[in-house]
Amino acid sequence: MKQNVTMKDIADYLGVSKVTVSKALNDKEGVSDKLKAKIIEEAKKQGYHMNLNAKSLRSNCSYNIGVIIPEQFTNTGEYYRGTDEISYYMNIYQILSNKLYEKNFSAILHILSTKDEENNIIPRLYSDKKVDGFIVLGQVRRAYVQLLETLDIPTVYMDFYDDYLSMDSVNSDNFLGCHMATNYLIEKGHRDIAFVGNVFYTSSIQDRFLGFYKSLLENRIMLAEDYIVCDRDDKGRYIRMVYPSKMPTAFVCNCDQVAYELVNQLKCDGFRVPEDISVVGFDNSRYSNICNPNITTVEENTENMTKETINVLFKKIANPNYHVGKILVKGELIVKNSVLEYKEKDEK
Amino acid sequence: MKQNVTMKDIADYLGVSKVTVSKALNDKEGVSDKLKAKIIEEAKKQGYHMNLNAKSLRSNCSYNIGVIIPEQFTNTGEYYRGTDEISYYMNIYQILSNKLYEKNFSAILHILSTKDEENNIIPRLYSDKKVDGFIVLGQVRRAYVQLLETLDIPTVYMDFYDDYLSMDSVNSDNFLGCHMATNYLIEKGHRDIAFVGNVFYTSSIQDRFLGFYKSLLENRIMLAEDYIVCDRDDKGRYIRMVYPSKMPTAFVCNCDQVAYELVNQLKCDGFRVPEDISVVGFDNSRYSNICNPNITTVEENTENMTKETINVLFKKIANPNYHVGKILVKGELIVKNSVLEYKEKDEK
DNA sequence: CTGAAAGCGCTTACAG
DNA sequence: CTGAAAGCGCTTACAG
Repeated sequence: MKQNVTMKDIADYLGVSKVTVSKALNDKEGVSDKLKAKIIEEAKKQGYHMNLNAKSLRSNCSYNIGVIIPEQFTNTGEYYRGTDEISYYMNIYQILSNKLYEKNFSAILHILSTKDEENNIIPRLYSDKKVDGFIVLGQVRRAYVQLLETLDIPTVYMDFYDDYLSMDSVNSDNFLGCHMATNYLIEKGHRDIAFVGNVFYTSSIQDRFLGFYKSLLENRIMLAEDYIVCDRDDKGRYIRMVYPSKMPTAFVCNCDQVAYELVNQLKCDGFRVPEDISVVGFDNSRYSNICNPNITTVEENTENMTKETINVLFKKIANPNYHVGKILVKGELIVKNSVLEYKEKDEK
Repeated sequence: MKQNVTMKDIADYLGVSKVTVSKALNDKEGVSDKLKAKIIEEAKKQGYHMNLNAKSLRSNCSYNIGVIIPEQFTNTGEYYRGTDEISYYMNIYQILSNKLYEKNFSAILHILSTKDEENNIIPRLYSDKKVDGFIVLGQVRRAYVQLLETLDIPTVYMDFYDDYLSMDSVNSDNFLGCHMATNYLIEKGHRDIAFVGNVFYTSSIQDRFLGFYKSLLENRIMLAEDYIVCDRDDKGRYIRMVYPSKMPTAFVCNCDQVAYELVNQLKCDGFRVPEDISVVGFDNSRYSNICNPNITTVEENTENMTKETINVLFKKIANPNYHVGKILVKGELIVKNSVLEYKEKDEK
């Protein structure tokens, strides 16, 4: 096998021109199907690999996509909660990478340092023209989004949006997810349902809470003030949860980790889960599985989210004026063992 | 500012040829210092960015380095211990990325799926010629190393070696680190010192144990059989640690997380740390800080490790026949609060 | 110290 | 359906 097979080699071998080879290999018009097949076969036989630098130089396109993850999600500070956050993002990176691969693109990960984010430094991937587009994974500062949006390169945001900004984003539908989970509890006969989460902490928790609340409204259930149970302080550190004065029959938690903590707290305090009290979580993370009982939860559709993200990005690459705004991808309720049908108790 | 400034633009503007501009911007011989400075200044003024595709096409060099991390380190399975492992590797990736940046290179992360690893699939970065070298972070299967070593692209391994294979690797000196930690305990008067770790689990734990053992030998301290305390089963799941029949005055743990577990276990069993028993860990991970008392530990020198790795890789790129074998980078003892001077007890 | 010429491997009009 | 010509932006000999 020759060290570096080029189009010319294949062209010479088959007695055609390299233009024809180029057309065949790029699946363009202007070659007969028969010749095209012959060329593709010969290319494979000779172990031909397109020289992407030459292609890039000519077509002004790098066939790379930059994936930006803010540093804060990759670090393990003393108070960090998100041991799972980085794994979650790495998993998404891997899926994106594979999907881009199928389109003959490569993903390039750039971890955005907090310093660069604060000083509005754009990754050099941009000025080096090493990427044709950016995917931002997770929340970045508003000013940074505004800066990215001024660049002549398409950017799509995943798992983060800001309604005050003009940006294209793909998110899990937290509102709908929590709505589904709450509806499930109501179907099971529960009506005294509390929400667990600091609703001021992130927009994602807020959306989940509102989905929960909508479900109550639809079923004409009033929400008592102390039925919003706080789970963390303003710095995100978990705190002990305070039960409402009238104990609910079910809790909707803003994430599995908190559901896990709650179940343990309830058990310590003499409640049985799910016999006395039902609990649902969110995320379908490992916490829902290490918990006894396993927690019924909502799983976001990562497959569809990544597919949509790439979809939007390529549309933007093809047409810089293309905009979609916010795309919400529906998740799925995963029924495990932490919810029981509500039955009136004797003592009631 | 013009959309796409090229060398020709700068050459025309200054009335020189683009060859001269190329030489000046690449800091090559054949341009007077004065003209060179003028060219560099003008390039900056016009916002010139080298077209790396053109450069790559001509010089057959991509100015990218592929960083390979096996998937297993990025996943959070049910039994995974290493919540910190992925953060650790992401941190290294970020540092590598920054250091490569200074050399005008970019890092491209490739997460190697277990499937690809088992089927000996090489990342397409290689056949696409998108990278000039690989850095492998963490352990990969022996067959995969052998495959990588047959490729015409230099590879350096970090945080993993296999003495049976011919490979260039940069590792933390686990042996020396544990030797230092043990010596520290001996200096503090301890002589009844146990090691905590499954010495059959990884070569890294084994090396740490041997460093510990060497320290004992140097001080003519015999090692009782039950002074090797197992911390995990063969699948890596932590188990309850069994104390030796004669209680040691100090424990050397193979990592901070285990040290943290041990301290808690000792406290539950009525021992005070460090008043009754001293403990040292390894890694200087967050476990050493969330523990009360904070655990005296050994920190590897990530700065030097990444520097050496890039160093070796560039030497190999410059000269494909260059080999160094295994480089061990010395870590540092970080003294915290889990060790006290040993004093003979009254009851003894 | 400086520059004209050739060419890296590919694609894009355009002509047949 | 096929191909000769030009050119993407740069670097590498080589000549002056």
